[in-house]
Amino acid sequence: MTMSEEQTLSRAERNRLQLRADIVEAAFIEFSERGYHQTAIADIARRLGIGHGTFYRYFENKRDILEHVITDTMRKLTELLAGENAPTAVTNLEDYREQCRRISARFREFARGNPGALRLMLLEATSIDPEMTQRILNLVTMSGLMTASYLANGVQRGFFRADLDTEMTGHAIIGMIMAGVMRFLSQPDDAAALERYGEAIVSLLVAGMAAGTV
Amino acid sequence: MTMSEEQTLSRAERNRLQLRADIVEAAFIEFSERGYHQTAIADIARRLGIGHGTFYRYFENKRDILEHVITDTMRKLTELLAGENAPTAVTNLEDYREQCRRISARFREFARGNPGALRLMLLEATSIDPEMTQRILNLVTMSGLMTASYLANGVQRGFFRADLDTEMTGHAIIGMIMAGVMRFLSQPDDAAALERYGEAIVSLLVAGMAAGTV
Amino acid sequence: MTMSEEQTLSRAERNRLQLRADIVEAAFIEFSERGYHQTAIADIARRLGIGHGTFYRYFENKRDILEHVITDTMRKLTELLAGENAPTAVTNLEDYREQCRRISARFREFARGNPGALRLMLLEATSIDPEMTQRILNLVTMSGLMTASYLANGVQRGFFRADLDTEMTGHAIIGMIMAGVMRFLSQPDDAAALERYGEAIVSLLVAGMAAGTV
Amino acid sequence: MTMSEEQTLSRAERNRLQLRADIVEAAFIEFSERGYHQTAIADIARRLGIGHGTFYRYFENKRDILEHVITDTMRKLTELLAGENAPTAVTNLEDYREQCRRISARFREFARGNPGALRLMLLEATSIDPEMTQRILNLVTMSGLMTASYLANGVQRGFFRADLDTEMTGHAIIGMIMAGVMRFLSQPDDAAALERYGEAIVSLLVAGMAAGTV
DNA sequence: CATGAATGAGCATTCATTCAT
DNA sequence: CATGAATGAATGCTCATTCAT
Repeated sequence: MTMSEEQTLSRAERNRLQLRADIVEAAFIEFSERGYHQTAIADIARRLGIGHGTFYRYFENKRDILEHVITDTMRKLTELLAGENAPTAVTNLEDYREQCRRISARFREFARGNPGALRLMLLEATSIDPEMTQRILNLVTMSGLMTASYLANGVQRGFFRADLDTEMTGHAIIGMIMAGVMRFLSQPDDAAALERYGEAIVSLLVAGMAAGTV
Repeated sequence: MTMSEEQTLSRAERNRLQLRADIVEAAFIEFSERGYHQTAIADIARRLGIGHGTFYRYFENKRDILEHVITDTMRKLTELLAGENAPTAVTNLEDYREQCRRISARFREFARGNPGALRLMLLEATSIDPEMTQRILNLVTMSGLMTASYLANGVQRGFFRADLDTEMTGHAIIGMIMAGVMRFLSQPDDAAALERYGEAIVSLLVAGMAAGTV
Repeated sequence: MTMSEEQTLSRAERNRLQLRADIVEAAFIEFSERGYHQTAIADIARRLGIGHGTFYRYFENKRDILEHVITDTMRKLTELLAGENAPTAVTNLEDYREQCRRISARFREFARGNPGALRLMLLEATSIDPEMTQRILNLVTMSGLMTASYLANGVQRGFFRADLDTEMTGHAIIGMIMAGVMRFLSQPDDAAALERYGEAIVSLLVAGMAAGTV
Repeated sequence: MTMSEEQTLSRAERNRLQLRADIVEAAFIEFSERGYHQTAIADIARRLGIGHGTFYRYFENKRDILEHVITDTMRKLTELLAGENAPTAVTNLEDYREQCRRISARFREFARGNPGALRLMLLEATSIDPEMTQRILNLVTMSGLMTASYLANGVQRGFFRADLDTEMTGHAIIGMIMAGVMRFLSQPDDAAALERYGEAIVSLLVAGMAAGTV
């Protein structure tokens, strides 16, 4: 079924979809490297070797392509956050620590491979217009809540303090990650420092949330 | 006549300084509300009821006023961070917790009074141009290092774990604060949530860094 | 297909070249009539009935179009100066006089047909910026040297005084021509006076340079 | 009487007249060095160390000061032309040659001392606005006519050809002078070339206009 | 469907001129 | 009378968007 579905796309159709994806990709690169306001539609088109009129056959306007670029990038990011382990996959503190480490490593790997994505979301997209700003803030909030669910699992399982404010701590964890991203954007090549940063966070979290401490 | 330096400023001089300050203020409001790129010099002038040519009597160009606005805002922010208690003023964990609470409260108060400043620095200034982005990233780094000095004090005094990575944890704390700022910018009126957020951070920190835990 | 190069130009291409030429033409008219500084890009565009943004598709900026207008006009002028007879085509005084008369007539004809060109070069372009001023002065110098080569021929052939300072006299002749241009620009319709002026110059030259007089 | 007349000017009055003259002088320098359009009223004021508002107490507007500067400079120039010898002071060809040489030397001296005046009149003033252009063209014409009167004297005295077109030749002489001025403006330091140029003109004129030649 | 030529809204900046002090 | 602060008309230039080919 999935096979035949792909088959039904004519060559022209596939080309069309491909170009559309290429435009999103090119726009992503331009936006993350030069910034949204500094990027002209012509820059995106030139990068692809297409006429800039063609752009408008695929996207309504500049804001529209931004929308798609951001949505695309958000998807990558949320896959990153969501993908790993289910919140409930961990049953004790040591496993949690390991899970944190895996997530931390994964983040660092993502950062190395997608510096533009992080730059775009954290630095660029925050100031394009009020609506986009709101989307970013919402993403941050959602990420905090999702993180909180991991913590809630720990409380329920008893390896985190019963009085842990899971929601707020979840938001705090997102903050720590954001600071890590900023460090990475400042010094993209200092992998060691980044790993050390991850370790420090994990230590702080494990010690700070473990049951049996105040 | 020798009484005070202020006395020696002629009325014209005072007007001039006042207008200059007013322009910075107006630009600050416009930049933080609409964003740098969306703000025209004419917007700033109109807000003050002055001709837009007048603007250029006080500032070189649009980038120049941005520089002043940002520097001004950075000063406010660093005063906020630096002002409170000296890093070495605290000698035990309970005092540290209290110091954190005071700083937290102070931050929340500042946020209430200067929402624009936070919005400008964290959301807007990150994407105006590469140089400004770098300044913001530097500020974040500096803030982390300054925070780290508080932690180093705790380690030295023995109320924080000897193996605490003070530098990295300092950066993490700045991250938590940034997340708090974002929460505030999302929901400026939910003071209770913000206070709860502060409490959660403080608890995490105290438990996570205290000596005698791993 | 190999027939002619012109055939290979698509219609769009031809339109493009045509518009480009039209812009140079319109700018030429505006610059020569109102002056460079008094001419706005919008004036040029309006004259052609095109949007002023269109202008910038064909020329970098205002200085760029000036460059093209001037170069174009210089070409016309140098063709005028160079075209006639070779310097060495004349072998005796009477022929020289005839050559002078032909050149004089040709100049007058050119002036009638291109008053703007003369106005632009002699009055307008001298004061646009230092670089352009220099170009005009250089053109004058070059013209003098070229004229001198005609005189050198006469000296060599023996129909001009052996002690004639050909170079300096060449410059002087250019000066007389410039004065003629100015007279023309003052009184464009007095063709008779201009012809009389040409006669007077020729008489002065022939008598003043002929061999056998001091 | 002249003494008392000066005496009747109060000190304030004299200061006023002096400043007025200073402004004309400063404007002259700026206009001739940078050009009219490139000169701001503030430049003129700054050069004098006065407020630029003060300028408007002495002159109506920018065009007005130009008027005065040009008039002033024209006066200098016409004094130069007129001052030397009366047209009728010369009675034979050799004296005429000497008169020409004196005038030529005087011109070169003036050029050395007043390069700005020549630049202003010949290059700058020709393109400020139609009215000013006309004034320059008129000056050229007048100068030609004045020169013609010298020639008419020679014809009358019999040492110039009876058929000399004095008027047109007068204009031609002005043209030769203008070319000399341009050479000077191109190469202000080559005094020898300029003298040689003067000699060449004089030779051409004497031989070209003398009675007893064709 | 792709193209790029055309367009004009929009904005930063300059500077002659006015006028309150 | 001198001053310089204030003003806004004027203009060069950019770029998102449209549309004829």
